[in-house]
Amino acid sequence: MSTIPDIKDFRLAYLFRDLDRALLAQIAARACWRELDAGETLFAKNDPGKWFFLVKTGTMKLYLLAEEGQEHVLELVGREHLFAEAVMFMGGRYAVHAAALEPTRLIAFDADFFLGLLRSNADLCLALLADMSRRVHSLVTEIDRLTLQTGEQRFVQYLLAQPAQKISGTRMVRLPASKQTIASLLGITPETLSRILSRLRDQGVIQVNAETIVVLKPDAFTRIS
Amino acid sequence: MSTIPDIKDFRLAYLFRDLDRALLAQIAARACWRELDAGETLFAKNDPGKWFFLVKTGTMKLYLLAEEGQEHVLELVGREHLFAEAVMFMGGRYAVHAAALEPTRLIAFDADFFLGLLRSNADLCLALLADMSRRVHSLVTEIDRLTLQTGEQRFVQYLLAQPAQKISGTRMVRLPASKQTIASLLGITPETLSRILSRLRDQGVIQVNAETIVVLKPDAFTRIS
DNA sequence: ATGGTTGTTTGATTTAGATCAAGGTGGCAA
DNA sequence: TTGCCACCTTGATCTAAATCAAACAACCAT
Repeated sequence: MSTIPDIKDFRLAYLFRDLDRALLAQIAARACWRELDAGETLFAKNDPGKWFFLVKTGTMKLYLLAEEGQEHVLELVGREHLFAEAVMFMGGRYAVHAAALEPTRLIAFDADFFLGLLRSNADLCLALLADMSRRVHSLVTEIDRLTLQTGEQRFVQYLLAQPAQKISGTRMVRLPASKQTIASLLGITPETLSRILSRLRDQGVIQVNAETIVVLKPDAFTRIS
Repeated sequence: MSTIPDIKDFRLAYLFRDLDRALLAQIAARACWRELDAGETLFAKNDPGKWFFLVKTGTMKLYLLAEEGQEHVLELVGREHLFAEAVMFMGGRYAVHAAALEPTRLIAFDADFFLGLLRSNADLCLALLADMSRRVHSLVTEIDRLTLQTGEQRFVQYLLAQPAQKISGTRMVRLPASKQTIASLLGITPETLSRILSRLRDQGVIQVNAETIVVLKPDAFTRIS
């Protein structure tokens, strides 16, 4: 799998829409595939690096570590999403740790080359600025969640924000990671998440089956948050 | 004070360094002064707006409100710092509330005009991208702080991050806002902050005198965090 | 199958911090 | 001076969630 990625593998990602084929071809020529096993680390915080990435299959976990080694998950990155774009402006060092949660295929883009493109392509710059603005905005609301809401409220909001399959007034959600990981993302312990789940189950608003959760009363649910 | 701001009033701000005089003059021609009384609101979250701002004197408070009306301060913006640049990419709506903590003078920049400049000026784009990266990075560490540390640790880190006057091994810090505001910024209640302060005072590591705090043992202090 | 490893649940206990409540303190205006 | 108001402090109580501990389930590799 050391072939050069094809344009159609990444042209639909937000950042690359509206770019012309010639430019996409240039980008493709400097990009390469990267495969990770489940649990494999891609980079650590402060590692020097000159790539940013697009997830094609699988899920990446971005996280920080406290001194005592406990990790806090900041973000789960799924299919067709970019991560680590900021490495281009952070002096070539990653600001977080990144590891695969399952077997994962990525496209790696050359940061220096891309930075050069930015210099001569205003549309690309604006697309990236819009991308960063979205990220800033989501981080701000994340901070808000962490300070103003209880663990249960945060879980409910998280669940409602997840993509769901809708069946006759109910929503079926597939958790994109283990419950410990979700707990870390929500800033709570696995035990607390487990208790939140059983409380909501007892109240009859959700059904839990391994990583699949059915929201029986989305409206009652919305009221909690 | 409805005169056009002079280039020298803003040329030192991070974003504007390295820009040539002609460009700065164009920017100045579309900018204007804005004055706020203590406590005055500049904009509310979701307000449509087409300006972003530079603080020349005073302090701005950026915050969010929960349904019950309680506010959470996200950031205090002091002299020579920009805020609300993201309005250019957020569809012309502000993502937070902004109010002055004291009498404050701002320079307001025209977002649409600036967006136009970005389209034709790669250096400006890159400067703004670097600015946004810094912001993303500080938000990420902020999230980290909120989830992995106690209120006391957060306060200590905050205090050490503040600009200080150093006198014979001690640091003197002037809090940039009332203690309730600082408490909100740290994600704790005013009562808890008050208790943290008296605890540290009893331990003999700080001296508190109204909004002035002297860190007597910066090294012992660093160990707490 | 068997054991080992990892993730999940449940219960008992502890704790940081919120909440409720009551006094201080200081600045400012009449 | 007096009173008012906003801010800060201190104390008592309450609570969400962490921690500690143990059992349990699921999955994999030998």
